[in-house]
Amino acid sequence: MKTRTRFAPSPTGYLHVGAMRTALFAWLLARQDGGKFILRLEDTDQKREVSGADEHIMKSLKALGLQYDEGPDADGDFGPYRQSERLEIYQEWAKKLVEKGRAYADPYTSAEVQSFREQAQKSKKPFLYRNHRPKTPPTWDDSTPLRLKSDPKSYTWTDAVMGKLHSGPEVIDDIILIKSDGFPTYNFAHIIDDLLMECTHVIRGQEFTASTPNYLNIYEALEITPPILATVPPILGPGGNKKLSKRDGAKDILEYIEDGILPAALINFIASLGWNDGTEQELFSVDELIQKFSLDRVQRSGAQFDDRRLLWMNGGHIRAMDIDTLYEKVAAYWSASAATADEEYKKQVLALTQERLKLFSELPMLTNFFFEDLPVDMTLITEHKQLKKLEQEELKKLLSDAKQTLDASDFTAPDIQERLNTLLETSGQKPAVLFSLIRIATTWAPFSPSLAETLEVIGREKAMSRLENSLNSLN
RNA sequence: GGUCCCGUCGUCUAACGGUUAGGACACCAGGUUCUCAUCCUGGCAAUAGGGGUUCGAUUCCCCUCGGGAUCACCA
Repeated sequence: MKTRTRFAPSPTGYLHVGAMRTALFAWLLARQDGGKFILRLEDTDQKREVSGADEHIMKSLKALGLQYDEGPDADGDFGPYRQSERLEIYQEWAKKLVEKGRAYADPYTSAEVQSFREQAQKSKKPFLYRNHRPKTPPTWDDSTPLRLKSDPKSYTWTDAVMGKLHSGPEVIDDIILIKSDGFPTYNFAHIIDDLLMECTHVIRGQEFTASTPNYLNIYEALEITPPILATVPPILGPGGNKKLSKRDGAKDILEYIEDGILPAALINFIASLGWNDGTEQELFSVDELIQKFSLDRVQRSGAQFDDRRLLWMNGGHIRAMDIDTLYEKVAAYWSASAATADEEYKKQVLALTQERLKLFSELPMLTNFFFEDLPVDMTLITEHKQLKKLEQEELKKLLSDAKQTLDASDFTAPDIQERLNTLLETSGQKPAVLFSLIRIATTWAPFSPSLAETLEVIGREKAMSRLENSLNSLN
């Protein structure tokens, strides 16, 4: 049987890295054997639902390239893929449990249940609803919650990531299956949906391990076999002692992409946060991940999110790209002054910038001097560790010599380099002085690619006029 | 507090019970005729603690400590 995995978020906010990781792992698994990846929206809590969150999540998955084969806005024979549109289905399955005597209507008000809970707390005992299970429950009529009539027992089960897990009967309780508003709880709905949608794996965060024994109890009551269960540890914030939250920078996935993190890099990074293939490879393409990923090599403990590592990976992925692909990806990031530049010129600039580009949003800062004359900034000279030692007159002399030398060049990088090397000898200057001076005088940027290549791309006309201008500024 | 899970450099991690405990990020130093970056070389840096079992423990067991999860008509 082919793998069928699902990502089942509740539309209560944007997609963050923690959720993205469970989606990614599920997606990788499905892609491994040509199975299906399903998006199911778990919108059973009307109070918490945020409007537009569903669209945002779908947009995020698409931006990442984690395409789902079935979902609210995709094909699929197992729909609808929004739980709010499946209410009758849950009712139907709930009725089966009632008929079997494995579910009953909860006769208490929430205030009454709350007082049971407080009693238990006062006597320092864990609260179990089943200790208050009514002898003769009323007929379930949709106005009261429906509870599981649980069968308390010990469980040992195997989690695809965590390994063997145990629990005792004390954690089994009569949990709510259908709320009094007619909506199912997550606890019930996900089991029914996974069954009907024929999901082979359930991948989710560790917040669900504690309730897994109760789910096992439901599976038994339903007389169905649970799918493969996999618990993924949380992604931790800086400090490493709490789950990454909005406060410490759990950004919207789309924000990373807008900043110019490549989806492939983000995927590589998130996958590596808690998974490795046992070799020393760090950079993986998406295809390699599909090929190599396995749940049994997923880490059992939480991992801190370190965006320096993400940045490094992004640089790695950028450098591995061919120039035409990179050119397409950065299209939206050029500085305004690049708008009128032609494609060939921009590609040349990009080729020189590729190895120092770590984040697309830095592209303007890295390349603006190729497209516009930057204002003269004398501090680049007066604070330069070599140049600041020279007199104004010496600088002018050097610069005008350089201008003459360059004027004779055909402005190809090798020729420029050769002529500047000659000037180096005749002037008796160190490269650190001569090259720095020319570089600054032709760019007025704090840093740039190497001199000869930069000059070639900038071209004779612009280079000469900037040199002239800089020479005048030295007075 | 009860229950469950986890614990290797600052961070992400590797290591059939036998390795000088490896790699990567970050950081520091040097090199690549100039800045920034890339690349290369070197450096710093870890098995939470204590008991066992064993010829031998990062690895298996127990205790302690630390961290996390959960105890909802939220998912």
